[in-house]
Amino acid sequence: MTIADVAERAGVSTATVSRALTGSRPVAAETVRKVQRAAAELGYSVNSIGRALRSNRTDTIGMVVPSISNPFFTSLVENVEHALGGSGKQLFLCDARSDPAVEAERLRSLVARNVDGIIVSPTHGVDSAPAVLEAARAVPLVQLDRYVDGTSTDWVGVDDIAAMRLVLDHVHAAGARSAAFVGSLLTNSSTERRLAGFQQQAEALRMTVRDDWLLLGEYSIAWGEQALERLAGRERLPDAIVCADDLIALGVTRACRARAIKVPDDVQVTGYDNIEFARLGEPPLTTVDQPGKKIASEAVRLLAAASGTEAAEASAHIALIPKLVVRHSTRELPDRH
Amino acid sequence: MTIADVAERAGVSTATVSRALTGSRPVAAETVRKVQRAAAELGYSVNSIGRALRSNRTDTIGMVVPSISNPFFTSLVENVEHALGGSGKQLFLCDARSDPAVEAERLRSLVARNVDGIIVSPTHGVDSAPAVLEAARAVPLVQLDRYVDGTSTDWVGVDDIAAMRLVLDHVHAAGARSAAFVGSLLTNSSTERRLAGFQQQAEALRMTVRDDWLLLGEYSIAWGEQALERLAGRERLPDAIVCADDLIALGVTRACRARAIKVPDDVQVTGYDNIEFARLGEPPLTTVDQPGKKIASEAVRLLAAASGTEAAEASAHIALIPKLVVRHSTRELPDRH
DNA sequence: ATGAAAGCGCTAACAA
DNA sequence: TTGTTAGCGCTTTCAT
Repeated sequence: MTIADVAERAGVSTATVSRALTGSRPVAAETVRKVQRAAAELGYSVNSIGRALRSNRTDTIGMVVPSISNPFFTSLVENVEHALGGSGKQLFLCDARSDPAVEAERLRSLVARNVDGIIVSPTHGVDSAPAVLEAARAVPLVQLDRYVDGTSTDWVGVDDIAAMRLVLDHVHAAGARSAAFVGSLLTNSSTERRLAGFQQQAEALRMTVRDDWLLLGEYSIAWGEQALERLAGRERLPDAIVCADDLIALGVTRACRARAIKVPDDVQVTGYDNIEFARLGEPPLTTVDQPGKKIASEAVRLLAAASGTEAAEASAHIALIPKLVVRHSTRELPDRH
Repeated sequence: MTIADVAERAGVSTATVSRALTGSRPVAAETVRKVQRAAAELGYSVNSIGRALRSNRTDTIGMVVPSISNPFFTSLVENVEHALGGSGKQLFLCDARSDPAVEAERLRSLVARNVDGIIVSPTHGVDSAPAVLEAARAVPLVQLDRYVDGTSTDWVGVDDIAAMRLVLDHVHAAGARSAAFVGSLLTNSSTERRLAGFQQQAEALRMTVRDDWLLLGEYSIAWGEQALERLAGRERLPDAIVCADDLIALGVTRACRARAIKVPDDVQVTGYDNIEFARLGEPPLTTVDQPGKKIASEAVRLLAAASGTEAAEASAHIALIPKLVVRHSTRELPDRH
């Protein structure tokens, strides 16, 4: 079932069929009708491989995320899909399994498949860099949320430093004078900048931060639970535990419950990302809301812009300002201390 | 950067380059080395569009799920990726947004892209059927978890009836003599069969099931919350609330907490799927564990089998027996009643 | 407005 | 073992 079959049935040339079906050039209305009828009768549908080979476009955007099981990334994916909307482009989604090697393979594969553009949230700040930069050389590429060191590609995300300022101001206002930070190993830009923001603002507010209150593991519930065990094993708990994402925070609050540590009375806990499950914790998490819709639409816009002009114009770094969502894992009102 | 460039540099023909790089036919070791060096020096990488057009294989499997934000499906995706493992095949993931129209478009697009096979969990038992069957006519296709009416394609999932028997036996043993069911509208096979299993076993155990205790909405936390509001508004609560998935169950237990209804003392609650967040609820959910790894590997196996033989052999329906994971949203021991 | 024909990058017959 | 060549399905000049 090829364009040639349709051409024969409609009594025209293959070129005319192509033009009639894609509307790339003017074709007589009468001819268009004939062609469409023939195509319908034959149940013809275009072979996008043939089209891609010839036109060098695939109408496909590749997207690579560190982990599809992290709800923050799935919501990012949904937002990107939505932003792509009626553009006629499809999303080719890849999971890097938090492994730069897998990620590199995925990126190479996307390039080999001639995707029209790539949206990537790199797994690792350093180890992901070579593959990301190589891919960026081949096709328009936008980094999302996270980015690799020494990059000059487009990037869209939130201002982590500003976010941490919001978080610390909030727990400080509620009486916290000491704080711990639970994040992932410093291997990606998110944690790095969140930790930097944490330390910066903690200092500005003269809050106590002990070295052994900086716990770095991974973005998971299990690590949050472990981290709390470590903190609880020490002589005293900090007034607040600031987590680098909601999964960690959910683990922390869960472990608190298991140990009968009261949140927020004994210790305040904050998350980051505002995933759907954040309000489900006990207590519901105070967290940083990332403007996922806006991030996605900006990314798609940048990609479209990059595909349009051949000349690589100045690339953009867009940092959006997040907002704090206050729930019940932090105290509402100031407290004597 | 094409195969011709490499051929020129290595001083051989394009055919030899192809053979040397893919290993499809024997090539002298010396020649292979020459070709590989030339390819490396030029930074050549295969253009998979060209390869696909010629060989009619894309080394790509398409997967369509109802909703990527449902953790059950993301874990299914992860399992499939893992099962695909070193096979050299990539997964092209699509989200149907729980909309048969979107789903149909995705399926058509996958077929147009010549994927080697499709794994789909259909959104709707009836409305998804035409598109699924059409896709199945074009390429090997396996249905996962859910299936469409009147289908004769391969299918892998769990035995929902057996699962419901486990659930009801368990809550009954703990003293429940009446039960409600909260599911989604009866538009897909999962809910349909889970409800059927529920009713069947409730009758066998002579448990009370009122008509207005059958609540059908959607697979979401929000619907679980709503459903509990409706149940709580009635004169009395059932002894047990059986939910068609964990999201719903998490919503139900959350609403219970809000209303100070004690789980499991006032009412027992069960989920289905055993998503990671199930243990995070308050209390942690008793739920049905789906053998996701096994489901995925069977699906991949069926797909490979279907691709191998041209002759469509008898298709398989594989129903795995799930197991019950008992946590704290149900009572451990029998109770006076 | 339409047709003829070239060619995108690759692989697989067929020859040598 | 290697080379020559045809052609996968499509779009796009270049003619007409």
